[in-house]
Amino acid sequence: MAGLHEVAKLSGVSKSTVSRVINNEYGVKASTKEKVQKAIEECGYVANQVARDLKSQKTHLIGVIVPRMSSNATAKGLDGLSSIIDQAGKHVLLANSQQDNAKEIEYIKRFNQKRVEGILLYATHLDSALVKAIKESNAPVVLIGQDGSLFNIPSIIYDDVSVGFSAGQRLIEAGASNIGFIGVNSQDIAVDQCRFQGLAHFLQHSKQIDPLFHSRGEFTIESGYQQTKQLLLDWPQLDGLFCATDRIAIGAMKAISESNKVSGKDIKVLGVGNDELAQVCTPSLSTFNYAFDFTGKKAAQMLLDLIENKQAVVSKLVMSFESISRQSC
Amino acid sequence: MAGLHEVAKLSGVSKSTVSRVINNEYGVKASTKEKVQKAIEECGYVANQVARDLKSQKTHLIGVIVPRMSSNATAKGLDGLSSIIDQAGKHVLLANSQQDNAKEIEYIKRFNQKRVEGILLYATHLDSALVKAIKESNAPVVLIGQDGSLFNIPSIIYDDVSVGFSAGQRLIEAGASNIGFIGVNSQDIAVDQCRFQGLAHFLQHSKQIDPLFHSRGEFTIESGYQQTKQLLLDWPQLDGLFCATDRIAIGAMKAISESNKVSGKDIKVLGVGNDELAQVCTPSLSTFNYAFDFTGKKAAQMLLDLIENKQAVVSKLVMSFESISRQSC
DNA sequence: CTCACTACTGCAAACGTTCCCAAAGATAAT
DNA sequence: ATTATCTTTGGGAACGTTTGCAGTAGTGAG
Repeated sequence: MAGLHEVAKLSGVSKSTVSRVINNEYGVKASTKEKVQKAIEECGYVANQVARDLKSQKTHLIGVIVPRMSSNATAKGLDGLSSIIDQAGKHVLLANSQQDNAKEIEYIKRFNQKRVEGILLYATHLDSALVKAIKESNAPVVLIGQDGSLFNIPSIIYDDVSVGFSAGQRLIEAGASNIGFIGVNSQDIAVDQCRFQGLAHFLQHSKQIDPLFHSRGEFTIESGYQQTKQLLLDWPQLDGLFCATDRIAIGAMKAISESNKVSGKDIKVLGVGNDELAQVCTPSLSTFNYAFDFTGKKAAQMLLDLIENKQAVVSKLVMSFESISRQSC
Repeated sequence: MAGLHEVAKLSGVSKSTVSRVINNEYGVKASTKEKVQKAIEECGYVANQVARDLKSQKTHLIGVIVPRMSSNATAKGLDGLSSIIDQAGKHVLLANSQQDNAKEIEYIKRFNQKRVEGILLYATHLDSALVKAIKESNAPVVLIGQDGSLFNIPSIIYDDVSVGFSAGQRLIEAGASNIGFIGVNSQDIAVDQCRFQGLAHFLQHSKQIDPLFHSRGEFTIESGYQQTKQLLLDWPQLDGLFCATDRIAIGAMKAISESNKVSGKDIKVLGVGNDELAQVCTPSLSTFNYAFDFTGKKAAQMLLDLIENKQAVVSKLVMSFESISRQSC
């Protein structure tokens, strides 16, 4: 591929001058400029950003690690963050960890080799190896969805405990008294533990409520369906169900209707995330809305600030939520 | 950041030797190797991939341009393609064109500057400026979702004409005779034009059918709703509706039920894409399944082959589809 | 005609690697 | 001891840019 050198030879000037034309610095005679530009056209010169990056020690690259692409949280988050990153004249280097902790660590290392300027990490859980990798990263890291503030890692999280608390409130107010919770992996602090804790915390304060069931599965409709089927067998008096995600809740409602009960009447159901699915299913799902794309934007902005200042101004950002009432509760 | 040079100084050998240790080439005395490795640990050396890329003239970067992140087609496609690209030891450089042709062109150019090894382009429409940009790209381009074979651009597309044809067949068999079509932008050859053409083509062969309505909107539920409301006013005898996407179809069914007709009975409705929404809504939506993530994989594979061979082996790949029958038709 | 000044241009080093080539040291064969 | 062979190491060019510094031309003033 044609380089600065060939353009120089073709137009009969030095590389330096060509470089000046390209970056249109002043101090180049108009006639030379023209000559050079013609030569650039002629041999289809395309600047080599790799060489530039090396020379300038700046890659304009932001590494983004997501656990999976096809989920609301990440897809919308990506939409948001990419707009901010683009606006800042930088590029997104994307990696899919497939919820594998080892891969997350691997990518952080690769990103450092690529000399990214910062890393946005949608984490599913935070173990010591991951914390170590983040600490060792030369590029600043912003964590999304899990709280890393204990380890002094700048994080942007959802207010999961409050959501759980509010869920308890909504279920009780709707008349439920035997309440179950379907979570995911116990290593997922935010989605499983916090949401449950919030729920439990509220229920403890309303004395008359029986202890609740805590069941665990995957992030899928199918898993929600299976979990609920089992739950209905184990605990027939169930009349309120808080699901860690909307998908799980939709599976749950399917199981409920198959057992000849009706969601929203016999059993109040609540999800989290305000997935587009929630407004389309029947009965429509009451849930909590998280501003995923705004979160992506905020995270990107936070990272850019961090890159700029080299020091965290905000170290933890808690995003609020919005209760959405539909038919299921 | 520590470079090869510092490691060399610290361990008292030359840069060359350090380089050999890092790439563990043979011909390094065990004792030297150890010494160097200790020094690497000590000063936390991280290889600079930018310099390597420049030297080796290989970036291991694949540029991917999508019109939006949060849609089934792209999210699942990204999931698929990223797994293949990752497997090949390459990285995804992601750009969101927001369906803006100018941005697509801009990104192709930027990607060329970044010296990506290939580009995967989810295009919405193919105008001459875009074709020109693709032609001028030094990195091979594979087009996804639109047919560029006329311009000799390797493409991977869905069999949209056949889907339209099959839709006609299914609607007629279900007893419809006044059939409407809701598409999108007319510049979107694949989603709007081809699907409509297929439908029209089938209907022409079944003589007794009246001419059909062709209405146009956006890719959203809301737009499908609005279009259908209007369509029902303009053409009350409507009893079959083919929607270019599932989202549009879901909006359509909402409008239908609001006008006191029932989808699947009074009006047969068909979507395209087998969005997760389609199995969750009521009545559930009959549609066509496209293997989006497999398509992403295929596209990535095709691009990798192209990078390898420098010549297109397959220049056009048509993905088949699967009819999914549910309640709406 | 010389001097000083400005406007323009080229040389060469540097960014952090890799890798060819040659040098040096070690070992074995004559 | 000399030569040959093999192993291990270092020097330095190259990848394609940018940039400080120096050099050359041209111009106007004295």
